Amino acid sequence: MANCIVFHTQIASIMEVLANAAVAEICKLVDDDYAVFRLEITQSQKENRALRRKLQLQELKVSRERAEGTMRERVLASRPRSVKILDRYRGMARGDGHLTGGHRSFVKPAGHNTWRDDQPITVDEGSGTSTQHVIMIESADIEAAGPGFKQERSEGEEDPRHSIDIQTVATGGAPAAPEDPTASPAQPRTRRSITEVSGMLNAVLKSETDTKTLTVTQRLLPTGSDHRSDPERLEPLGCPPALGSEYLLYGNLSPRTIQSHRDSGDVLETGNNPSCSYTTEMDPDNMPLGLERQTDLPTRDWNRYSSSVYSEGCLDKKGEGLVVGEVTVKVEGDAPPTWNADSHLGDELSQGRDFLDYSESLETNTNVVTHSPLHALRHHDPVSTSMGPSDSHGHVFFDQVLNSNNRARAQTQGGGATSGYSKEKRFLCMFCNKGFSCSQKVERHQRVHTGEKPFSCTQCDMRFAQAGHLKRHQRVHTGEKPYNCTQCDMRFAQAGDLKRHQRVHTGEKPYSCPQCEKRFSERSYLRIHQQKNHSTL
DNA sequence: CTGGGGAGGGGGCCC
DNA sequence: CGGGCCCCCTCCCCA
Repeated sequence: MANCIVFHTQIASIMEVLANAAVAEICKLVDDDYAVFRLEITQSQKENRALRRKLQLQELKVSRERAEGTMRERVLASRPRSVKILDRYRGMARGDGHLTGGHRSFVKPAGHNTWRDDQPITVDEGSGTSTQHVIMIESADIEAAGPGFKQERSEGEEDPRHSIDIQTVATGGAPAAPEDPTASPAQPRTRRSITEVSGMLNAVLKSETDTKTLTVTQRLLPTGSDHRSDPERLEPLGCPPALGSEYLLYGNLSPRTIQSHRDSGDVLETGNNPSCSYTTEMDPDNMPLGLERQTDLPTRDWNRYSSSVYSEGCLDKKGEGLVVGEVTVKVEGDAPPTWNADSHLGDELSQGRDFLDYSESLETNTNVVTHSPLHALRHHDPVSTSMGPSDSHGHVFFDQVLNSNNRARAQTQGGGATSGYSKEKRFLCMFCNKGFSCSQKVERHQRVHTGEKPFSCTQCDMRFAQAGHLKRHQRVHTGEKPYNCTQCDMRFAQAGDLKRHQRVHTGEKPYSCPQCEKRFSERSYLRIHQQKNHSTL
């Protein structure tokens, strides 16, 4: 009996040893397979990234080519010796919005509410959502630009100076992007700097600032769940959190900007939080856009901007003006400035933006053509994601250019950027510094710069930056005309239409031509009359 | 030239 | 105080 017990004990010991050995073997196999699997995944991810980059760059190239075509058209349409900035959405419903404004946006893939780093980005060029920024600068301005400014047109890509190259830059390694001193390696950041420099911009820049550095730093909040099941229909997020409800701008901004924000706290966002960005540079020798992601992002999702091509430069062939629209601005000269927009994207929609940092930088860099900073900054797709306006990015410079000559906008904006900062209007537009009394207002306003149109019509492809505009637009489909003329049977969908119509009955013609005393019932008539008969704008 | 349709931007008010 | 909404003014386009 005792032997039997001993025997069983020995058997049990042997079994235990064998079991342990088997477990160890299994663990080893699992570890090995896991390692191999991880390696395969990593390789697949790399391949995917490479393919995505290739796709993006091809799309950028296509966009650029089309933009240049648009620029040529604008050259023909440009008016010399005039300064005019247009920001209009035109023609979508009529189907002629195709590239009229050169507005291209990267569209988030359908069915995704958040941008992921590894999501493909497509270029939406045919949506017709065209926000045009046209700058026609007087020849005197060009002359003042100095010898570095050459009049040229947009042939672009054959010219190495106009070629685009996007290359990877290590975190913080962008030459013109001051490294974030507190950026943590454990929180990888990607930088996108798509800059495009134009000769005319060069001129403008020289006239305003010799050296600017732009950085856009966005504090990133922890990834929240994307609670928007249908972002298309939802109102964008409103005001930022109270603590960060003001945009803190700092850096070597234009005098106006500095003054505007001198007492705004000057809190320098150090960008500790992870972010997603790209750094792109132009390398004429490497024209196929080689956008590489600089860091592998963690598993979080990023709400990416649609990298809408936002600025477009076109030089008047006659050298009398530069038309800057939405896509490209080119630079020619010995030492053209280079845009380097360092944007740290990846805000969390569910929590909004804390604040943004800006500084501007222009570095001298020959043979560099970059996209407008607004390019790089407009990453969010207003169409398909209905992002909160807090996702909008842009660049001060462009609006410095825009606002400096935008009389029309100055009228409607009550003095423009310089009128903004006050206790009552302490919410500043990050693009133009215009002040607003409410963060919601400034976010709404910033869609002017970003082109974001979160409100889409369910019955057509129209999209709007304001909810009220969508509501008003939907009367087109419903046929609702709530505004009735009391003196006839006319009905109108808009109150302004009724008001304008009633001048038919009253005979009121409040707009008179100063040259010929002719009177008109609408200001636009007067303007057209002046253009045709008095050669005034 | 006139009138209407429709959209963009912004201010104000109410909850 | 923020969000939503309404309204106004303005502009462009077209018939």
